[in-house]
Amino acid sequence: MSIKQAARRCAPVLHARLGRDDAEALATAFKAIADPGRLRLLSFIAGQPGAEACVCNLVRPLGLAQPTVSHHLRVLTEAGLLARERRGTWMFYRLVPERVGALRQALALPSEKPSA
Amino acid sequence: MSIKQAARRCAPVLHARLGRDDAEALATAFKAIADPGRLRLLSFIAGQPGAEACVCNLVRPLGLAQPTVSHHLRVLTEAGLLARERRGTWMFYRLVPERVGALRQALALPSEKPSA
DNA sequence: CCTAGCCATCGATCGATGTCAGTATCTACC
DNA sequence: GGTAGATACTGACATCGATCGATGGCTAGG
Repeated sequence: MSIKQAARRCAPVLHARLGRDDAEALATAFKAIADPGRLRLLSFIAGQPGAEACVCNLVRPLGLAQPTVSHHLRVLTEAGLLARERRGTWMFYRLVPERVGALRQALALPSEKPSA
Repeated sequence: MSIKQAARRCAPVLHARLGRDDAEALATAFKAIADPGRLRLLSFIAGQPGAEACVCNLVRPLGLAQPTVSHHLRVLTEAGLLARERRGTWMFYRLVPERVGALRQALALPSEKPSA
């Protein structure tokens, strides 16, 4: 299953017995954020004005090679957590809060109601 | 870094720039739930009365070999998401809602307040 | 078009991890 | 203590994935 397909399946884990397909989809989505580099990317981008940043401002603070950063950005984008937009020479990545919220909601306990 | 150490670092990802150590700790915690088998284990256990179940009732519905299930239960336990307790011949695993909530809170956006 | 700068892709490497068969350990019961 | 059942551990295998150097493609400006 592709990451894009996976990101759409975000039924809460703890409300009903997870089927194989739903579990695989959710696992794919969580795998996207289960990496130190990608978590730092999300964190750095979220901290920028407008929750967006261009690649040139991410490589240095992450301390990873440019191809590695590009790879991580791709994974996050395919998971729906980031959105790409080209502006001239630069490529900007923007946080997609709805997708973050969906992942967050997947961890809600049965007693918890959805929250913004 | 061990999974046990990792589970204690759960600062929100999107509120401040994540340092290397915090990022690694959080990634370790998310890795624990970034697996279809482990997500289904959490789901199945959460659906049982008292949010607990013995291994003998988990192997069959998961469709994985008993050593594999045991391995996944170990990973989840070391991540603090499950607690073990022996009752006679059987080993019971219980969901730890606080830890689930901590992971969930790590995905809170800057505008979101902590919720139960 | 030619250059310079930014970013993505490719290919290779290597450690991490999911899986299982086999086996060991532990508990209860007789 | 010997047996039976439940669970954990070991070792091996195959696959996945993070990383990087090299390279290719794209854009802006001259």
